[in-house]
Amino acid sequence: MKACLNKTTIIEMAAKIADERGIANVTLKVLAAELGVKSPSLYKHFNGGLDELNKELMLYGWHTLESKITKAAIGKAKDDAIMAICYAYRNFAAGHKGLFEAMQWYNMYQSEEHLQATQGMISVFFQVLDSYELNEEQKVHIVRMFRGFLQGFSSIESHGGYGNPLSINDSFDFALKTILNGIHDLQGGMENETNFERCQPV
Amino acid sequence: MKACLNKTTIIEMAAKIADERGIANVTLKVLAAELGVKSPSLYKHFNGGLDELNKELMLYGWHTLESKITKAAIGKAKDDAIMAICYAYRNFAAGHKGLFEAMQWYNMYQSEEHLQATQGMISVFFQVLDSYELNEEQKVHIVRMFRGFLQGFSSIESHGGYGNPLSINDSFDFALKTILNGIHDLQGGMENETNFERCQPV
DNA sequence: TATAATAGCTAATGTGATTAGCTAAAAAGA
DNA sequence: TCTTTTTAGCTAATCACATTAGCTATTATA
Repeated sequence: MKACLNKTTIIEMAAKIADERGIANVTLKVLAAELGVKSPSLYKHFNGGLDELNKELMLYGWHTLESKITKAAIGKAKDDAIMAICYAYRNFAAGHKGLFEAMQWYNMYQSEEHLQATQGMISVFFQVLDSYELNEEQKVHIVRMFRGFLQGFSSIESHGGYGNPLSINDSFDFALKTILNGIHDLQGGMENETNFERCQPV
Repeated sequence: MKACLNKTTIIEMAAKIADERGIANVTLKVLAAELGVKSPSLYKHFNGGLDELNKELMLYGWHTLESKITKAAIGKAKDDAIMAICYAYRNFAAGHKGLFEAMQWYNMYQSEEHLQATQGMISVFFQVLDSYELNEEQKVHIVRMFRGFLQGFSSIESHGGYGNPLSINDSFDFALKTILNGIHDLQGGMENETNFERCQPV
């Protein structure tokens, strides 16, 4: 066979198209053309068609992000580690607008797979938070807070939603430091024991 | 004419469909059927077809949210007002999953109109922040922080992205209080003058 | 009342996803 | 090596939905 395609090649091309030409161009037609193939051929690799492809693209994005975040946290601790993780997240979103958008397509795919996809990122957060004096419940709250903030902020920024001339970078930095300040206020004054069992998803 | 449709009726039906049957069902076909009309008829009201309709739906959503938020803040000040606004936002997102999702479709529509759509919400935030001892620059940062957090948190929650059994409500409350704590740390220690001119978008 | 505007309709077109069924290359087994 | 099976690609056909063109009857207006 000529093209020698496989899932990985196809997904990587889909990610490239999403980032370079916008997510609206992630169609079987464009994708096939870009790969030098006719669109029905893609069904040999993705039985579920476009839906399955989008799902795989989402998973690919989360896995990529996870690895960026993991690397960013290496050799850092506490606030430094948190800052590094958050910047890695935001940089990823800014550098992969299309892919990042594909990653938000939870709705189409039953949450189970998505929960697993985000698991890696969540684990990194937990590892860093383990060095704070926080109970398990607080850690879950904090991870949820960061997930929310990072996704929303990056998404708005990506879409040009922050119209003010004030530096977005400064805002991001300010927000992270404000949140970290808020977290510091929790420390010390809290008992660290809880009967709450940490579960994988957050 | 029989149906007596107009933009408002159509948009309201689109919002209803989005919320009840998911945003994927906001198609001219479904919408027309729901309105007792054939799909080409909708072009008499939306020259720009589905694209224009989606844009109007987005604007409708932001205007609705703005009014909810405005009402929520009435008679409240400082942290109470912020909390009320944030809860109003989250409740809106939870009660209008489809519409809320339509509101995020920045990308398709040039940002100008979207910037204006979010303006109302932003103004409410600023009004509340005016009673804090913060300079204009800090206020912009803070509004951006809340916008990011609210959008991300609500979006993840809506899509079932928080898989942990721990109460999401508690997490939301925790996050708001943590952020507010962080903001309190800023107060007093900051000079309030700046040459920064507040611009409408944030 | 006569005219113009318009909201609806049907029929036709276009684009992209998907399915069915064919074919030749590659792989596997004798 | 030769035969058989698998499979990745293809073409042709179908389907779904958006969109366009052009018709018609109702409403509004002079």
